[in-house]
Amino acid sequence: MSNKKVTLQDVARTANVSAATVSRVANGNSKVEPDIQMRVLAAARQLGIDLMSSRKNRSIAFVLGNRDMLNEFQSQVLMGAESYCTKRGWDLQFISFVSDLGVPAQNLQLPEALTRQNRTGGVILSGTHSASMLSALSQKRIPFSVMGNNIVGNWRPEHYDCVTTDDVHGASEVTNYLISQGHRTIHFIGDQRFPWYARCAAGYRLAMIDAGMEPRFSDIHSEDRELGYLATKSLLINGQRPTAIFAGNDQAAAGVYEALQESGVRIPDDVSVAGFNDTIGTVLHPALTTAREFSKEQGRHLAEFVLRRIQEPDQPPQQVVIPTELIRRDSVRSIAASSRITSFQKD
Amino acid sequence: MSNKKVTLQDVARTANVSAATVSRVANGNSKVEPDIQMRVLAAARQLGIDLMSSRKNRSIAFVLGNRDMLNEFQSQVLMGAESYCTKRGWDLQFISFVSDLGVPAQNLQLPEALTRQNRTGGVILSGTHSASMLSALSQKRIPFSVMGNNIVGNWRPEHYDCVTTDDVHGASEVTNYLISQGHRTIHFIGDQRFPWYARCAAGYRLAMIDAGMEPRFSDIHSEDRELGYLATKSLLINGQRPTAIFAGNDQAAAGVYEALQESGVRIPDDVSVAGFNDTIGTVLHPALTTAREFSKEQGRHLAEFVLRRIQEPDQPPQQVVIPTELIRRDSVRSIAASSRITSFQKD
DNA sequence: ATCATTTCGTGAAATATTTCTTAAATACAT
DNA sequence: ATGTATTTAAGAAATATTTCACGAAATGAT
Repeated sequence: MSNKKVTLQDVARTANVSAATVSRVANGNSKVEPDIQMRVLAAARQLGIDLMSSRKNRSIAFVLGNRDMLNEFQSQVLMGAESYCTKRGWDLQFISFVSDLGVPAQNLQLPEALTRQNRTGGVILSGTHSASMLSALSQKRIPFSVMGNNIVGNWRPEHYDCVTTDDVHGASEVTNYLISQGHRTIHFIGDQRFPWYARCAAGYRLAMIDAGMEPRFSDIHSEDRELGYLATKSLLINGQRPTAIFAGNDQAAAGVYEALQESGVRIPDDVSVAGFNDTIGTVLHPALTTAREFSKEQGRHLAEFVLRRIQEPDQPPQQVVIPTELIRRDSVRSIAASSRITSFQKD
Repeated sequence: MSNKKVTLQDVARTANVSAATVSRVANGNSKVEPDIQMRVLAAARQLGIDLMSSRKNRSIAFVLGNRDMLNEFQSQVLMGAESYCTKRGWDLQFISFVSDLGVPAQNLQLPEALTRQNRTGGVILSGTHSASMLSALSQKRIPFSVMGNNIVGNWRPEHYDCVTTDDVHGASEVTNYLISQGHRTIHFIGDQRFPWYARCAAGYRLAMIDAGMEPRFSDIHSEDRELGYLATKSLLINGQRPTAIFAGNDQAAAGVYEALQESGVRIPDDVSVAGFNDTIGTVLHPALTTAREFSKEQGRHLAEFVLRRIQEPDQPPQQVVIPTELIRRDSVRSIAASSRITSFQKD
């Protein structure tokens, strides 16, 4: 190609700007007026040079929001993103970022790596972030993609490059499975102030109502293991005996197990339990029925989206919804045939 | 500071080399002869400029070796390293690297990010790596620090900047605890072809012999959960009934749980179980007695070591050994008094 | 309204990095 | 030994990036 001979200087001359400005455009520096950027890109096209190829800074940041560790799920997302980036010759920088989820966009202090002069070319938002984070990145015109499941606050997924697990549908699927196994009194455990539990609850509610049954929710405010433990204890203390408990994630299910086992309630003989996200299902005993999320796939998509956004800033935002897979294990028992001894023995 | 006015050009003049060479030294490019590098560094010192501060490429790579995911332990190491780097203004790039552990150094294909022109300033080796990997990095004079516990092959920790968990001592501690609880027949489960299991086994053996008891090892070749399951099954089938089982890590302990629970053996009533590395101890039921590793701390040290190596390449290598902490939970029962007779009979 | 102050985007100049070339050193074949 | 590739490291030159200073626009104070 004749690309070899075309320099940023040439582009600058053609576009009637300085070499500095061309460099800024090539590296995705957002402090360039859109019309000037356009002029530069047009000049580059005209000269048949791919600005991307001359750019030095080929790295994107994986920003894990508000977590003090990568759980198995996040770790797979990271691995998936890393693999995709590495194959395309991009580096993936890991950043852990803790923020006040309530703070408005203009007061949000972004990580230094995203704001400094020679910042990363793009960002992947994973973990829990506030809607302010999305606004802040948009305002600064930093290309990014976002994992849609854990965003707190008001936002419109269709405005962003967004990858989402279809947890609503997945939760319906889990609920329908419980129903198909003959369960009628099914309790959902989750703190609906958190969007991930809330969507799970929504899927559960839908399935229950569709089946003509009454959805029942816990009202404990906590998270994960502790939530599962407290909510289950509370059920038991109030003398409620559902035949099945659906916990909004596997960690919460572990808490449910703990409370049940502590009280001598057998799983699944006395109560069936289902979880969500398939992280620790095989470690628990009995092995937990849950819904698997395709986390590596999500990471791959996130990387794909942000790289596309960097290369083609003007394309409309893309979304993808990734389904879940119901994983049947030992924590759910069929009670449809509780009158029939045969199926009991099979179990 | 007067640093502001001193440029690489000035250093170049003083050191009698070209500006290009000074830039190469500043960025840790290894293709500079040591004596020239020395001259440049001396000149920089003389002019009172910190080459580090003018360097552009302030990123190091966290290379996770031969893992298809970050487990909780690795994830904490990563978080610890990230936190330290970010505070010092360095970026941390995440790379997953799978290699044939048997291949010699000269045939080892390093990740592109570590070998290209503008490569990362240093490397943290975490996960499982071969000794060849260490040699390859040394040969290419790439600064690095290494997590010492999972290196396969012959190597000398004292030649490298190395952070190690004192798993040998930790395993002794766990064993001594079991002994102190009255256990006499304690089986160790681990595949000693893997160095992490091997060191754990060594600590176990030491403690057993010190206490005048006979160490007993499993000879199943497998890993983690499957290893624990198979080795325990094999014990049960052979009619061996230890009063305690010590699994080389928590994942293996989960397999031990599975096999025992499947066979109706109660934990800890019939058999006590201990694990190692405290990753899933609270998820299991009963909660697992294990040894905690200070993984975040390890990550911090790894980052500290590699940054020091970058800044002061001529310092002697440093090592640190991080102790473990015995975590007593419900999976171990004292048989000192009540159950002594039973356990003797079983033996 | 007017003037000061700040913010922001740009180009020129300063600076750093990379490519390309060259020279020396090493390996290899005759 | 001699000549010919091959490899390596350094400098010169080409190229890219960043700093700095300036002016325009926006904001704030009076």
